Amino acid sequence: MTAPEDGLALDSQVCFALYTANRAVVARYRPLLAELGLTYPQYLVMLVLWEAAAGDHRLKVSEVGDRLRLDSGTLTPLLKRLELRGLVNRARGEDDERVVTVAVTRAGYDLRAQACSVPERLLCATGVAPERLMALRDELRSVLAELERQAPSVR
Amino acid sequence: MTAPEDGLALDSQVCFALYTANRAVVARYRPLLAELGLTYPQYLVMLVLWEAAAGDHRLKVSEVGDRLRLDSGTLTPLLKRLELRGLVNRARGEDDERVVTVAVTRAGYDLRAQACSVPERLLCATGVAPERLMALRDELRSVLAELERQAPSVR
DNA sequence: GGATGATGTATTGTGCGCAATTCAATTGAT
DNA sequence: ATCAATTGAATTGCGCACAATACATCATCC
Repeated sequence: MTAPEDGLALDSQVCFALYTANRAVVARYRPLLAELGLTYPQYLVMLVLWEAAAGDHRLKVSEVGDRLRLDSGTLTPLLKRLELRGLVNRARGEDDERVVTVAVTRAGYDLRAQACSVPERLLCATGVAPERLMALRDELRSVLAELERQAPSVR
Repeated sequence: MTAPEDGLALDSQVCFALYTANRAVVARYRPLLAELGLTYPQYLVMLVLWEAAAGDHRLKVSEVGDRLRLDSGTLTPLLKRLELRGLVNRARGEDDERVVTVAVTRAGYDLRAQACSVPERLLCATGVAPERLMALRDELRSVLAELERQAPSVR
């Protein structure tokens, strides 16, 4: 009994659930990250740079972009803001002058200690069972992988 | 053998999977919606207004906002752009001059016919089984409901 | 009925995302 | 060695999101 155009019903759309859930989750992060003086995308960049710092790696802007699926139009100003706050330093490549590499400063690395409690605090704030969240995460990653397989790295 | 701060690993985070999957899905919509001259948030607003048009309802800006979890700071300029394109008309309430109501124009309603194919075309483009997507949608809605139960309508 | 608070939208400012373009540096071909 | 093509980041422009504020209108209380 469903009309053919029922596919346009807002509540039937996966995309809308994804869109809304994402914004709701980011909204939950916001007050926690505000304590660190970070926005959510800045937090993601710091996660990437903290991981690199563990191996004493500087990352190219493009490598950060590959990890987060973001381009220089987003990352360049974001990294400049982090640099302005003294959390990050940016430097031109020595061998190849086109490349810009990024790494956390000492202050940037120290911020990691404060950030450690964020994931757990968020988990408590959501009130959803961890195993359900992990299952959700895996399903989202699987869908993402399928999407990227179909259109290999448009970016 | 996992260190306590492993929670900061990017790939372990649900939020990152959500963030990335959402952007990937919206990216899939973009070329389809470009044929209609709509952005993704504009498309969501049109979905809401099309549903209201079926019952011949004008919606308050705040009602559109409640449905999409968006505020006037986002909706006012977005609706003005839709109005400029002749897809929507906005009018001050007659009884209450504070409220602004919105409804699709004839042209706006006609666009619905073109939009009908979008969900199905997107489904094909993803290459993920529909039942998996429906399960994902339901899980996302359940998580969203839990989030909103914990912080009832911050907005 | 005039001050007071509440309500609903609009405005301003900041920070993403992303397309498109620009520009310098590098690579490759002849 | 020179020119063309490619690469990598930066820049520009536009449209969200969202916080904070402004502003007009309505409701209430005395």
